[in-house]
Amino acid sequence: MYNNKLPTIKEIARRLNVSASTVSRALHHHPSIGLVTTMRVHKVAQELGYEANKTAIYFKERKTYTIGVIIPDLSEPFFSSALTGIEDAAEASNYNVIIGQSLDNFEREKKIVENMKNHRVDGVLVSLTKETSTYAHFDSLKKYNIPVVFFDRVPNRQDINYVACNLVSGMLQAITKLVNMGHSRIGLINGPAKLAATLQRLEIYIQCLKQHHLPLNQDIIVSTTLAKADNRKAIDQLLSLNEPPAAVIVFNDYVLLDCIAAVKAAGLVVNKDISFISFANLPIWEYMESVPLASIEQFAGRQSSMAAGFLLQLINSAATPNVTEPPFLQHIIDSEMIDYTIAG
Amino acid sequence: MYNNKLPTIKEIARRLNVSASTVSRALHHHPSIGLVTTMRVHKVAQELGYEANKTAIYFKERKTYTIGVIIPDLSEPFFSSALTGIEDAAEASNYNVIIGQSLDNFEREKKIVENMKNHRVDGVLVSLTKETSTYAHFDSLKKYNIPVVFFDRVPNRQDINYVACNLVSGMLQAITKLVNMGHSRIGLINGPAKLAATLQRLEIYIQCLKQHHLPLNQDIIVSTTLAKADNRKAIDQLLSLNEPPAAVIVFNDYVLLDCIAAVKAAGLVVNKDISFISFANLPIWEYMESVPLASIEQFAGRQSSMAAGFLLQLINSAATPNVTEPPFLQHIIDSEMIDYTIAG
DNA sequence: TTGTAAGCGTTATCAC
DNA sequence: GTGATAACGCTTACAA
Repeated sequence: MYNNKLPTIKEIARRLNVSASTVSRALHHHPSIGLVTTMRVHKVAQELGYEANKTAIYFKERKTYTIGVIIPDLSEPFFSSALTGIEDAAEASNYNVIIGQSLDNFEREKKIVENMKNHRVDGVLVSLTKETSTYAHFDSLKKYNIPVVFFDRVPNRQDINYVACNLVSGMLQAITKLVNMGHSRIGLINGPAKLAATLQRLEIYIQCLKQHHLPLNQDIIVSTTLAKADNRKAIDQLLSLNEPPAAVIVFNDYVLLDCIAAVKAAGLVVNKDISFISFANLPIWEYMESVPLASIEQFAGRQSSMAAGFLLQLINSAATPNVTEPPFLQHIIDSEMIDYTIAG
Repeated sequence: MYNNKLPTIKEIARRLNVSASTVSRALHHHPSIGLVTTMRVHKVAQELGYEANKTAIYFKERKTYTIGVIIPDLSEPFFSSALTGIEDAAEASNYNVIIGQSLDNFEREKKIVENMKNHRVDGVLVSLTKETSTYAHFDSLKKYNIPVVFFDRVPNRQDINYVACNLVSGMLQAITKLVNMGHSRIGLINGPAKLAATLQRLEIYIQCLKQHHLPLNQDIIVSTTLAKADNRKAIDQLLSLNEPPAAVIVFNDYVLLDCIAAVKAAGLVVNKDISFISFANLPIWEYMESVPLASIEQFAGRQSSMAAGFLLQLINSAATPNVTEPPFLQHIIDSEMIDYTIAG
């Protein structure tokens, strides 16, 4: 019943009274092997249902054809789409994907990195935890020549590889729209300071206000850790101002969902009493009534598959070390994006 | 720069003028190794930053400590939650998870199975494609002693292991509620015939109608392939009847989203002109206005982590073949579920 | 207490 | 054309 003995090259060799190397070569259609032998080998292989044990080959090659993906949370559509993108790219190159969910927990992130190192993945793609502010655990991968590419939630540093979005033009369009509608008091609900995206949003926000000759008011700039309760606190803080902002730029669509709930709870009406612009472009807006004026797509799938492509490139360039070409860092800032207007 | 030479057991042995086996044993705190030697080994290991190459160990053990998960589409929250559940269960047992998205494409499913076989995963969890109606590709895993557990989208057969939901009580509650509200004309939008869930829903539907002494009308039972356009067609068909059903049981929340859109497009109002009951309990209902009267949770995470636990059990029982205990099949029908009422 | 050797499945190198 | 051998990194009888 327990037919534990899978056919191996040796077994085929034994049956045909040839050597294992001959079988190996025959199976690969090596030109130096005679046609008859090759055919006989293939015949027996067929009969036995032989299939090469890739784990042996990978072990020998010191490769696993596996990339590790570390993301905060798969139940966020953004990350599951990202994973889809990665899987597509990986599959096209015959790579496997193993996943680790950090659940926005730094210790878990560290543990996952450790595990992936143990499994000797060929490379790692990371979208950081909200909590992550040190990167030693990733540096440890260097020793193993395991390249790392960050995407979307990237650290605020330059000595790393990352893929992120350029949100400038989209945000400028969105703010222009608000201004044209007569709004001048435009607030910002930003994310945690550790994320590069947070600084980025603030910078663009300031830049856009400047272009429209609008004043910069610190009282309508708040931030959230992205936790649900904190999102509520952030929007409530704005709503409780003597003069609440007429429009708010929100860190992302998930934060916005909570903002909308808070607005409703306060008896106000979205797009009448207050308007929003957000980032992510969730597929569900299409089915909802209270929607942002614009939700700026960050192309989870596109971003992540670019990151995956880049990672695979790094893996291959590490495999064939070219002395003339030093290991390079690259920051891909994807600037093609759409300002997907939903309502307004 | 390319420090390809990672520390190995041999290297440590060389430095200490001991044998590799001594090092191996010392690292595992084997009692037969002297305390001094053990300490010296650990010291050098530490200095070199030695970490065991698990791929070598796994290769030797003929295990990969990896389970493969094949699901239709990660962007469906149901499946991403399922994956989360699986990952949790796997991680607790120090297993890795590699994923494959079939994208509801039979050929892809076959290819993924092939790939997982090549990677010698220790077991496979599957939620089937809409298209899948033959199972030979899974049978091929038997030869490699790779156990398979189906979950949620399980084949309509008994000679397999699976984990699925028992929806009877939830659906009965839901229908009772509709009846109590005065509805007697309750329709059904069912899924593709290949899925066990489809048959299941039909059976329960009939059973519930019977319990309430309601007539069974074929004209208000329609089905969809689950494709968006087809969902629309199904609901439109019901709406265009002379006497449309007052309430409809819908295959799942994704189908329902499209139904709701169609209802609105027809100028009708959900929960006034027509009501719905559905399966899945999407997290987004909380943020929406047009919602089902009840959305019956199928516990993606729970179902899938049960499946994962079961699979791990199978893996372990295969590893220690107990002749007295034949390889067993099991059908886990999870009957604990909630009828999560959202509106009404 | 430690060393030797064989083995996991495959391929590359060298020899005949 | 084909075979023997070594090697990938590690574990484990069996010897000493």
